[in-house]
Formats: sequence, structure tokens, C-alpha cells
Amino acid sequence: MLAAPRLKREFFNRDPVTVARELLGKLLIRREGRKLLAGRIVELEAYLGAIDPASHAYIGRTPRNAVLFGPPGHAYVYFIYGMYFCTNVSCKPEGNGGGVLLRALEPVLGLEAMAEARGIELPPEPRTTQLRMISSGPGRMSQALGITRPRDNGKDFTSASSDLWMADDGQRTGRIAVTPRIGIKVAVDEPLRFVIVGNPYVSGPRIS
DNA sequence: GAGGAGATCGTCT
DNA sequence: GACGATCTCCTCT
Repeated sequence: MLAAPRLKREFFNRDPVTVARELLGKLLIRREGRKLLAGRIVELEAYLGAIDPASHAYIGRTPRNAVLFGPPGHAYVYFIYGMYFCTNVSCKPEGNGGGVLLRALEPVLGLEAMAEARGIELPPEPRTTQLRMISSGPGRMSQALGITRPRDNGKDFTSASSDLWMADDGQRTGRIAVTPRIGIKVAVDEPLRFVIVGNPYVSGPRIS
């Protein structure tokens, strides 16, 4: 596999918009025993913390969202709709609750294992329509990588000993589109969702 | 392809 | 006690 250095604390010590843009095309990797599960990040959303009514941090610090108020580069994992987990990474400014929601991955490594975690049967010659179901959405990608709140909330993405991290394999990103965020009821017009144009693994209707 | 309802529970009021 | 940064399944067209 191509060398892919782990992203460091410094990377996340920037505002959520910058971190979101820069994270497009990077890899999200999980180590499960001796197996690696990985996907390329193709969609994310920035949440601006105290000044952003759509952010979980807007109401102030609670036990649930505490990680967002901590140092950058840590995992904020929350449980939603009684069934799903969503994965974020904390950003600068520290203490202000900024973060980035990871929304979709293009599967790269461990396709079989990720499909199994999602309860999907992969045909022998995998077709994009099937692969798309693995991780095109925040709940789906979290399930594919086995990300849960009890297991991963508060985990340091930048620690060398972490079994969950992000990495840069040097692959260039194509054109980036910026759109309003999905699934929220306030600040619905803010252009804070970032996707790789034309990538089939982006959630929802495809953008071309 | 679009739209609606149900699933299911932690979190905050 | 209400609701949610979602997903799946079903119906109708």
C-alpha cells in the first residue's frame, strides 16, 4: 500500500471550513485486529460551534458534546434517531465547539468486512450501486467502520496508538462543490457541505 | 423517482 | 415527554 502518513494535530487546529475542505480526498482508516478498513472521504459538513445554530455545540457544553469543546483532532461520536451513530472531528477554535461531520466515504480497503458490517451482500464482481450502500451517508459509514459512541467518542485521531485515524496518501482531489448542509432545520442555507464533484459515493442525489 | 412512515433511544426540557 | 446532523422499506406514479 502507498505510504499514507497520519494527519497530525496541527491539521485539525484550523477552522472547521478549512479542515472540511482539506479533508476531502483523505483516508479514514480503522484497524480491526490485523485487518485494515479504509475509505476516501468524499463528503463532509462544517459545524461552527457557538455561532452556528445547527451545531450540537450551539447550546453550550453538555456531557454529550463535551468532546467538541476539547482539543482539535478528537472524535465526537453521537447517537441519533435511536439507531445510528455519526462521526465528527473536533477543530479549532478550541473551547468554541467547532467540528466537521464526516458524511461519506469511497470504500478503499476491507470492502468485504465493511459490507458485512452493513449487512450487504457483495456480488463477486462488485458494482458501484452495491458499493455505494456501504458508506454513502454518516450513519452508513460509521456502521461500516464499526464506529460507536461507547467505543470511539473522545478518541484522539492523531495519536499513534489510535485504531482510528486519518491519513494522506497523496491522491489529488478533483473539483469541489459547496452546498447547504443536509438534515438540519436551522441555518439551512449556509454553504457548509463539501463534496467531490462527480464522485458516485457522495450521499443523496449525485452532483455533476 | 418521489414521498411518507416507522424504527428506536439518548439527551435535554 | 418530545425530538433528532438517518436509513430502510413501502406505496404510488
